[in-house]
Amino acid sequence: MSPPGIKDVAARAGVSVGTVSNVLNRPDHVGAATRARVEQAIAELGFIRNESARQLRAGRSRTIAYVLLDAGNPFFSDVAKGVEEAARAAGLALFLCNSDQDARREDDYLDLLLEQRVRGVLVTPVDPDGDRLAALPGRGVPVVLLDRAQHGGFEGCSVSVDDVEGGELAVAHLLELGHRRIAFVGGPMGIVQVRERLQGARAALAAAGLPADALTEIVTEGLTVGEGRSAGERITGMPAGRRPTAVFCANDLLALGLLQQLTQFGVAVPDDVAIVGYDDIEFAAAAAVPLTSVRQPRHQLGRTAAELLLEEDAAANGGPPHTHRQVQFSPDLVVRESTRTRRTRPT
Amino acid sequence: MSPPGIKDVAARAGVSVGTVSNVLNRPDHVGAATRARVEQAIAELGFIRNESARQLRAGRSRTIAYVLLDAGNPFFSDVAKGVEEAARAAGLALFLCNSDQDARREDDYLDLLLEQRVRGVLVTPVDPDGDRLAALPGRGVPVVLLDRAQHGGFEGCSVSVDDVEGGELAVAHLLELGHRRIAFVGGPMGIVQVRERLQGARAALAAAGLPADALTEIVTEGLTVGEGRSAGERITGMPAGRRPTAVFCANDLLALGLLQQLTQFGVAVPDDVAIVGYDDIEFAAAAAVPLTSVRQPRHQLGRTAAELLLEEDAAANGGPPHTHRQVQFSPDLVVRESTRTRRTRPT
DNA sequence: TCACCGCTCTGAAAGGTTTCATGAGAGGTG
DNA sequence: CACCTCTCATGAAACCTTTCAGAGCGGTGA
Repeated sequence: MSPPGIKDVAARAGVSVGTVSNVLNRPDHVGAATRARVEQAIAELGFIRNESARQLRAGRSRTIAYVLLDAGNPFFSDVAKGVEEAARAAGLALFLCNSDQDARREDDYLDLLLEQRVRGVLVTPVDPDGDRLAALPGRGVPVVLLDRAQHGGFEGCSVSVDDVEGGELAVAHLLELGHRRIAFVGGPMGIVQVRERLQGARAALAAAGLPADALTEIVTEGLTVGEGRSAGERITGMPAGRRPTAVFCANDLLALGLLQQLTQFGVAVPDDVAIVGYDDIEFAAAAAVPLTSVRQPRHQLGRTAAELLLEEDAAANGGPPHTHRQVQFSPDLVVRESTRTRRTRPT
Repeated sequence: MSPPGIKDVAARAGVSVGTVSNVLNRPDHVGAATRARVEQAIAELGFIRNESARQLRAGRSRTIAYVLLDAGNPFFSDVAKGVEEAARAAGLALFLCNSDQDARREDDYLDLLLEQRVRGVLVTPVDPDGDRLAALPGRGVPVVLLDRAQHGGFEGCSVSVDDVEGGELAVAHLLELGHRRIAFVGGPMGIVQVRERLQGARAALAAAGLPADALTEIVTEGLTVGEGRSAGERITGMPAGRRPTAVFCANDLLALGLLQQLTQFGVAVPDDVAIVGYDDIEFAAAAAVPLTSVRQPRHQLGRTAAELLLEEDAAANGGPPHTHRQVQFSPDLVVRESTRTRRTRPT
């Protein structure tokens, strides 16, 4: 009736339960003949280990979790793939939890995961300052921040990508191409990533010895294609002499919207206006004019975070000692048609 | 040291473990004063239920799973959201497993889920004919097929969307607009969905009394933007008199690629060529010319599948009886600019 | 011959929770 | 005052696995 347990296997093979357990966990401690008999019994009965019982005994599960902001966003699903890969390699199962930007759901998931006695949690928090997260390590559940630098009260590892550097990269590239009137499109400024990318853009200008007003800042209300179009309208509305010759967008969606709007108004990309996006989403390469974009090592981001988590877990169980680290990856610039032409432009 | 258990709570509150369990599970069977004392002890100790122990006792977990083909695909992540919603409503946790189109990974996940004594499994199988799936219900694990109709040896519920109807919808719309030379772009034909959408397209033609050769079939090697561009080249290469005036693409990516290629060659959309896509991905609405597309009720797909699973599970535990059902949803047509103009065209 | 060893296998304990039969006490009834 | 009922609380059993001390046994070296 109920699924066969180790006891049924033992009875069928004519051995004790301890022996069956040994066949399962330490096959080399068991005589060959006995082992064969047990294995046959397992096959015949279709025995399947009961994870709950194992966990109960062991006191912890063989599972880690990743609580992410938006499963629909390819950025996070790529990160998740990296996490999954590392978990798989370590023989652990992965709980994927979608907080959907909702702090309450995030909390609910954390509760759930605590009850599951998860080995550790990777999380891209809705609110990195919440003290909810900071409480977990105290309960023996290691936490690694993903795509967020360590922040506020939280003590632990974090893995992120340097957005300031990404902004610098983008604008330095435009400067190198000879552009001297550049616009930044992005917003709202409440988003850390947007602020930091802008900050990087300014830094690049400063490094080139240009005045701060060489950068026109166009603040949007979101990071969508629609907002990109609006930004495009603002740009096409500028008198040609003051119009920027290049635009750095905080995100590829903005860049795509901008591209569409400019094209529609007969502004040629990249000849009249060059565009750099951010994130290198799949569509960036597939756009009407393939988009130069700043790429983040998403897969590696996830992988590294999981590895840090596993290291911390191992340390808590007698492995080599672990010290918290703040890993920050550098983004890459992927150059495509949208910035391809090289011209020296008048200031 | 180790996290406090029910026993510690009992000691602190001066009651027996049974009482603590009752406070947790059947609060109304416990006197108010005692309950208060126990609740306080729980709070003070920071007690957290141990799921493994509960599961062990109960013989089954409080978890269901969804094994999907590609977490990066927005179609599946929307379906997953629907599943999650239903699971949440039922107070169950959800394991999201990404098979990545790999039968071996799918199998590994199924093994894992069996060990976890999962309540049931939703799956969009890599190979719907595999007998691996058919074996699960025999083990007491209900399975519901998602985005696949019931097939071969498998007995159970399934939830899918009618792709034939989607094809009909798309082409009927084009016919109604007066188009008489229509192309179908899609492939490879090994994919069921592609075949069925084409089948629907043919059916719509037949229903309108048009000859089968009114439909030009352009078979692609994949469902990507790049393949869409190639298809565009083929179409622009046709002599103007034989060129189709409308194209139905098996997928929005193809449609977007096609749109780009046509625009680039000076073929106006929708004035010279109308386009209908399939899936209504986010970018369909955001394209340079917003795309008419066939939308599938993804969220509802997931929700319904989860509900069927829960019903089956309830039935297995003394609830109302359950009979397997094959639910098939109808897709919608979302009309946008890419088919907006209405003109009567010469045959 | 004895002591000891290594190799296999055994059997029982432990892990945290739920469930259930049982008991204790309070309050009501005749 | 005896009896009954009802409400609350108790404590032990059960869920399935892993672990560990130790037993049996054949072999080895002194």
